[in-house]
Amino acid sequence: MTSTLRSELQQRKPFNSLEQEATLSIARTEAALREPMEELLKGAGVSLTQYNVLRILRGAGPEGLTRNEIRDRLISRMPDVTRLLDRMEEAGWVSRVREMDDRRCVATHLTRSGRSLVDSLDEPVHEEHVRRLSHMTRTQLRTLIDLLSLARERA
Amino acid sequence: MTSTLRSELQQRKPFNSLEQEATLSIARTEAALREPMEELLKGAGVSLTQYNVLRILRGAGPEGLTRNEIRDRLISRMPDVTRLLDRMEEAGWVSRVREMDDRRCVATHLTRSGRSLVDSLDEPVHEEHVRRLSHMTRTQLRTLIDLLSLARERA
DNA sequence: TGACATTCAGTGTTATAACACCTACTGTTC
DNA sequence: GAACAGTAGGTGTTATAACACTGAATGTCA
Repeated sequence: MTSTLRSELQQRKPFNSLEQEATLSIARTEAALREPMEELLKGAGVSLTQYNVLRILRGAGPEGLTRNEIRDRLISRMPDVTRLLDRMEEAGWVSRVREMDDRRCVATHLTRSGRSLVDSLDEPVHEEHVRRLSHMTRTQLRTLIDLLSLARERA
Repeated sequence: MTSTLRSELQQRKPFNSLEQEATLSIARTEAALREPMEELLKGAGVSLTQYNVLRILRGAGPEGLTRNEIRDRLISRMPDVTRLLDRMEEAGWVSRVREMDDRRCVATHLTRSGRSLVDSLDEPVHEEHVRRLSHMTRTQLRTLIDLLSLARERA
């Protein structure tokens, strides 16, 4: 099986270590799953990061979340959430209100439009997930998820 | 084990499908491995993408590769390789020469400086790989790699 | 209560990525 | 060999990410 990833990357030399091969496999797989998803979301006019924010806010309830709470829930580090939210506010998907009890904080929540956008994407996104991975058995998926959880243990 | 990723992302609702959970697990793990690696490389003044280009060129031999060959070997889609190489040329790590037989093509190859940079990073990068994943057994890593290869089959 | 550190959001600026378009060169077909 | 499509690299422009910094509000503690 080592030959698969090597041939995909058109690489000559064998891998230096199993750890390196696993790291590259994860990166490669992430890109292979992310890129068609970004393509799908582009049709709805959202980036993957924006879509993740929409889902985070939907999961958070009507009171919304602060900028830093959103940042901490995002999958990868994102130093400029302020302007990400600026653009989403401009698009009409979120709105922000300054908290009254702690005036440093600003709560961001979904608008009706943002809510219906993220709802409308549930089905196509689910179908895309399934399309890419439904050839794997339940057991294989479960094992993969568990091994990835183990892999993140030190990270 | 489902609770792990949900608690990491501070998510309330359970996952809609095993496929979705696997996709999010892969994305999360990729970020968890990539970000410290980017931090390490930043110390040497290279981005992860630039480092990947350096490795690709080292693996390609002294004759070098064209822009499109480099693009196709990169892990994720990268539409603007020209200016990526511009910056690397400016940094003195690569140099470009127009082919004589097909004057449309430009061969990019490592300079002595680029070669010694990528060589000097082998050990710290290898150590970082091992640091993050050496708590997994050989069998677990092998299984993970094989399942990821299977996951990419349709992607 | 006044000084100080901390924490929150936001801003200014630069670097990089993304997208559409352009030009040079090659091979093909009539 | 002229017209054409195809392929290579590059450019102009806009959008986004990254980084350092600012300012307001809060909490703490002498």
